[in-house]
Amino acid sequence: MPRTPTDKRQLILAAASKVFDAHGYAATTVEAVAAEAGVAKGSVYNYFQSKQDLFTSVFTDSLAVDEQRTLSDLSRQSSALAKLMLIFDHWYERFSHYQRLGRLVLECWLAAAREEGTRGDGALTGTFRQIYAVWRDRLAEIVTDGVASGEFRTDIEPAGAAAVIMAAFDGLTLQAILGVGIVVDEDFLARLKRGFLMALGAGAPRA
Amino acid sequence: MPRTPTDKRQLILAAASKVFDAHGYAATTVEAVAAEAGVAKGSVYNYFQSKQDLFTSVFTDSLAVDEQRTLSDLSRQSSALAKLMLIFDHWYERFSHYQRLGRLVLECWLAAAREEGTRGDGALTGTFRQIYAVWRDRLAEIVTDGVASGEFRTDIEPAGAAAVIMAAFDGLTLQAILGVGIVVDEDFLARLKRGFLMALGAGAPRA
Amino acid sequence: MPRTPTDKRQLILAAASKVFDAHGYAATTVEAVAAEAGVAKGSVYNYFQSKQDLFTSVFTDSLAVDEQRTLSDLSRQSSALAKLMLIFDHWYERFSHYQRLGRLVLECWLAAAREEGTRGDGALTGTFRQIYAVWRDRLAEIVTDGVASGEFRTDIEPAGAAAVIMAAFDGLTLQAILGVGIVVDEDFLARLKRGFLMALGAGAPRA
Amino acid sequence: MPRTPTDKRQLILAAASKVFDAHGYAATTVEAVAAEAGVAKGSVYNYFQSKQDLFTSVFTDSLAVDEQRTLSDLSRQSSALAKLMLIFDHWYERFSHYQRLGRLVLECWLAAAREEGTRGDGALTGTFRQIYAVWRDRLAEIVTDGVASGEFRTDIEPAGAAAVIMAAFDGLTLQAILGVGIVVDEDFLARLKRGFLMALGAGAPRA
DNA sequence: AATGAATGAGACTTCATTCAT
DNA sequence: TATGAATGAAGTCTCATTCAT
Repeated sequence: MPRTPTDKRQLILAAASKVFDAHGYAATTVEAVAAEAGVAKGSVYNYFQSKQDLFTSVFTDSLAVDEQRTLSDLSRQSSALAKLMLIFDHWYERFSHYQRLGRLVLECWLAAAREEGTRGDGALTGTFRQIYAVWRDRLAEIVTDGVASGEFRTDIEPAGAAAVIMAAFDGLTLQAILGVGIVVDEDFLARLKRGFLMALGAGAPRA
Repeated sequence: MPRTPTDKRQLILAAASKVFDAHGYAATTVEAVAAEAGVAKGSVYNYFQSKQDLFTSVFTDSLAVDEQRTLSDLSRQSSALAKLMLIFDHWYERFSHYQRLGRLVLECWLAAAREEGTRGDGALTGTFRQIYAVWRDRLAEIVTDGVASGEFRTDIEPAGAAAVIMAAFDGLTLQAILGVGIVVDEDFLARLKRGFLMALGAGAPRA
Repeated sequence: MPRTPTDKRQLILAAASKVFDAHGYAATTVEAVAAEAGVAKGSVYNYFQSKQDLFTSVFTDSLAVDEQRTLSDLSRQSSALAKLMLIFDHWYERFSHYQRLGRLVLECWLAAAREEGTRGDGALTGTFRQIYAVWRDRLAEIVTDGVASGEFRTDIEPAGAAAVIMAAFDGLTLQAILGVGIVVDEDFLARLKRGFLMALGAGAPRA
Repeated sequence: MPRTPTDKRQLILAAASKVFDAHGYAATTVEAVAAEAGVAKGSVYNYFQSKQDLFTSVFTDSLAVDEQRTLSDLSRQSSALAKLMLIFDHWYERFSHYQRLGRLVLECWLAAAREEGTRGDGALTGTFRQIYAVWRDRLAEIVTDGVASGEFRTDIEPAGAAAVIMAAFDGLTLQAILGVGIVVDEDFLARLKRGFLMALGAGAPRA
């Protein structure tokens, strides 16, 4: 029962995701990924140009997955407050996802943080920066709208508020990955929402 | 004019900090560190047992530096609100410090996140977890005091609040390291304080 | 025309035997072995886990070679005297073999003599001790039989006699290796047999 | 209480003998020898030119110690048989001595067996060959005298007999070093003497 | 004479990548 | 397309030796 090329590629990607996550980029050998995928070492190079390419592909192939869903959900909301809460909900789901990806996300951030890696990872850097920028701008826009509509305080600085919201989520994810965090459940999510709404001068949410 | 052993050790540590930061753990060669320090490769091994030991020492030798200062400053404050603001101020200084350490902090977080690295880094993991726990508990205690004294809202959950505050700082540091963040200056710090105080139900601070 | 894995392994083993013999364990580099075998340095590690493993394998792969032949030959002899003479003949052949292995045998003895080498050579130690024990016991048994059948003197102590016979052969081998020995030819072998038979009280052999 | 230069040299030699014996030439570091002697690493080089020189000196400084005593003892014996027995006795003492030196003797033999060591050890080779030759010739001369005087068989080949006697002692030493030998005590010595005398056609000795 | 920090050549070993089958 | 043996550059670490104090 031969697999299609796409199947084989996905098979290797899944194995790579698992092994990179477990051991990190440097400590992961192509041989180990091949073994996990059940293919020969050389076969990996039939689908990916290099180890770095394989690593990058683990992300670039899955990054924009829920992007579209989030956007369409956002378009159905009218108030800035509702949009903001929706983003909190989506981050909550993403948080669980990141908890699984765990160390691999850190590893990726690390690679992205380095201007010139040993091997060209400029694409990864660019990708991450773009994602950050898009979401920050989206959040800032929502905050701006909320200020304009009177939902939020007038002395709010939208870009700063957006940065803090994203920072809180990143930091919470980091704590979870490091195993030093608190339990992030729906109760915590509710309190988190309430806290940020109060900081924005919007009082407590109904949800 | 020979240097004292301590001088030489510090010299190598400074060089290691710089090179590890610039290239990451895996991509950093002991040779490069030695060259940066202006010593021979073998000399590094006169002061550190291994590359991993050198990496770990970069942190363990400087970790508890401002710890004591922060504690003594805290003891001079009476109100929970004043203590919280002091911690924000110290984090602000620490933030600048982390910006310098830059990618090295990320690298260290990454190493700490992996239970069993290729080489024993259990000490690093333990150190980081302990630091996190200490600061989180300290923050939680302050929040608890503030709630008891009526400075903060009564429906605040101290541990969660402490986690979010630390998460915000970690996330902002991360954004700065990744180069995707906003400018973190004293104005931003003031707005950040105000936001968290409002979330805590304490209104705007005078500082 | 690619070689089979077995061919390549044997090729490396032969080269290792030669180079280890010529320069000794410590002074032999894996690079030199690879060069002698006409393969790349890394290829050696496709067949052997380490330098020590390679060294050990030089012996363990060839140790029990003529073991079986000697045993089957022995089983065809009936008298203790005939069996003893057969062992002398086999030792004579083995002596030539050891002359070729030369210094490598010494090196191996040395490694075996050290309980805990820098790298684990317990296997080698055990192997050598076992070989010694097996042959000594076999010889002692033959002597015992000879005493019982009246072929040898009744005041012979079998274990001691066996030890001396083996010691003589080891010592002669050593002299040959060191280049301080006499010529060991068939005439010498005949005289050696006669001497030991007289010591055992058996008079001169017919062979 | 400062030591004289000779004292210090002997101190280092004793330490070297101990450490070389315990770990072998390659695995012994000059640092370890210095530590055992209680001096600084650099001090070793004030008394010995190199590690190899130190190793060689361990032997050359103590080789001819009992040489003179044995010779004077021999001169007091008149019969070949008595001289031969005396040599057995001296070998017996030397055997105990070699048991202590243990692996170091093997190590030395090994170095001597190599024509061109990494560093010049030709002196050692020559020394060992000379010692062997001297003793073999001495033994052969005794055997020749015994044959001439009618003490031994007339069909004995002196050089061969001498070689076998020395081989037996070397082999027994080797077995002891490897830990595979029998107990070599005075009873065994007596049986060994008797065996060789019978082989030489001289019957059993009175001692 | 004594010290021990500094040196740097060189060892073993790993592993990403290639390529003949 | 799949394979895995072969490759060799590069890394970490050791340690004999030197030399300034």
